[in-house]
Amino acid sequence: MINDKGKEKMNNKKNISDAVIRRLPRYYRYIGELKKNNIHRISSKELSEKMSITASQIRQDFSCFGGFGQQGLGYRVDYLYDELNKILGTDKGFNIIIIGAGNLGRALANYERIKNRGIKIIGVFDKNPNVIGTEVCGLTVLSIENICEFVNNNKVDIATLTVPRDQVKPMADLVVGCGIKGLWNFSAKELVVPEHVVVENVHLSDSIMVLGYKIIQKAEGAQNEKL
Amino acid sequence: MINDKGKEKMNNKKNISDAVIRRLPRYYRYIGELKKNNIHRISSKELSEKMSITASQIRQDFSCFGGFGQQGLGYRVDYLYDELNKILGTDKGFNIIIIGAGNLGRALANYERIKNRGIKIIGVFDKNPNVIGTEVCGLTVLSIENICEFVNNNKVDIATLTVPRDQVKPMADLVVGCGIKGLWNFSAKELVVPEHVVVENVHLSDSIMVLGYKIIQKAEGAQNEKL
DNA sequence: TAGATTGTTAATCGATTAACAATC
DNA sequence: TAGATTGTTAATCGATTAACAATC
Repeated sequence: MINDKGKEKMNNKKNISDAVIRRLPRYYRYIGELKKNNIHRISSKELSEKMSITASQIRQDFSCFGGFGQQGLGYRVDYLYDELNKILGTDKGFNIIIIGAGNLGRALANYERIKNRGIKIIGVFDKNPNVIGTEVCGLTVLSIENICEFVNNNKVDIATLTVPRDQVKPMADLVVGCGIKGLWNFSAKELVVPEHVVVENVHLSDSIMVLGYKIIQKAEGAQNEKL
Repeated sequence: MINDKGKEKMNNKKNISDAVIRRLPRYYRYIGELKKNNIHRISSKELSEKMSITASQIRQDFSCFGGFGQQGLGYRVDYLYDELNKILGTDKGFNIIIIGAGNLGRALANYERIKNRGIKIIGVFDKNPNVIGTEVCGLTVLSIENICEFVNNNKVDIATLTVPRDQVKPMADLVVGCGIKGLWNFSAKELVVPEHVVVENVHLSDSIMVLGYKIIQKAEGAQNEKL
């Protein structure tokens, strides 16, 4: 019945905030660890200590999906893990193509951790004739001219965009035009896409700048302490 | 005088929220574009339309650093760009080493966009004897055994961690022990570090899972609309 | 001067934390 | 049954938005 309650809420489209969504993979990782270590039960309090999140937030987060626990007993690790799997679609078997077989694109094609998440890389595309035809992780790099044909003949859920900055917009338009619903964008450029498309950005240069900023702040903080 | 006001606040350690900090590189990119396009002045209203942020938030964010504008006239692009440069430490000349010369480490070593941010990659390290001695982006891969020696002889601000999951904790401990103050962590594992060290995580597998989740949600949403 | 737009204060909104009744 | 811990409601905290006096 816990399950039905959860489904009911999900169908009600109760909007789950981005903050909660972004914590889900983290829960998934920690619960996966517990499972691997043969821990069968955990309370929100214990988990909160491991994860440095308040127990209240954990319960609040899980209750967005109907709640997975048992009063007095906490959460069953197996069940929680399965539910998180369902929520995150690890069982959906997402297929992904990579646009741009440069260093980053090739690194992602070989990234084992992604493959462990029910995600399959089924195609790699590039513009450069010198790169087309080479092999990346068991796949032959195809010309971007063949993308639409490929998408029509295969279930493709996500396109990873690892192309130079000036090509990201045309490439995004192209794959969205072919019917792809999810973009994993590695270029430092915001994309404008139709309402039915989801974009997830990984802005590496933004990330390193934030780190730089924080290092400076910490150094200045230490400096001020001395005074 | 605007400048002094800004400095005063920064020294007061007025805590700037993470939300604001993470918007800074984005401002920097947009203002950089304007500069490139020879636009000399911009109001918060105009910028808000370009960036899909409220004008109020833009003014609020900039005022954390003392405010960079002129009433009635808006912001001078050149000046704003320079100030963002200072805030983000682009002029600091950060040096970075890469621990783990696998696919991802090598891709980052070759990532041009990072180098345009005043960041210099000065060393690449690996454990694997087959990899040590090979060349990455003009640098010879060194053994991780030499890290501390290297850090003692060079100014190293940041260590990028692109090592297998089970090695990230020992590697982090090692470089922190050598005196490095910033970690750019690409492993899907949270790091516990001393108070004076800053960690910036790039959890690629978390990111793709969030994307997967959102694709499912959108599909279900569309489904429900039909009913 | 009149119009525009800032920096900042106040109001609102949303997310996190605390408290507790329900219940295993 | 008594103790533990959930799911949820209420309180707090922080971030975003609105409003406006200051001023270019």
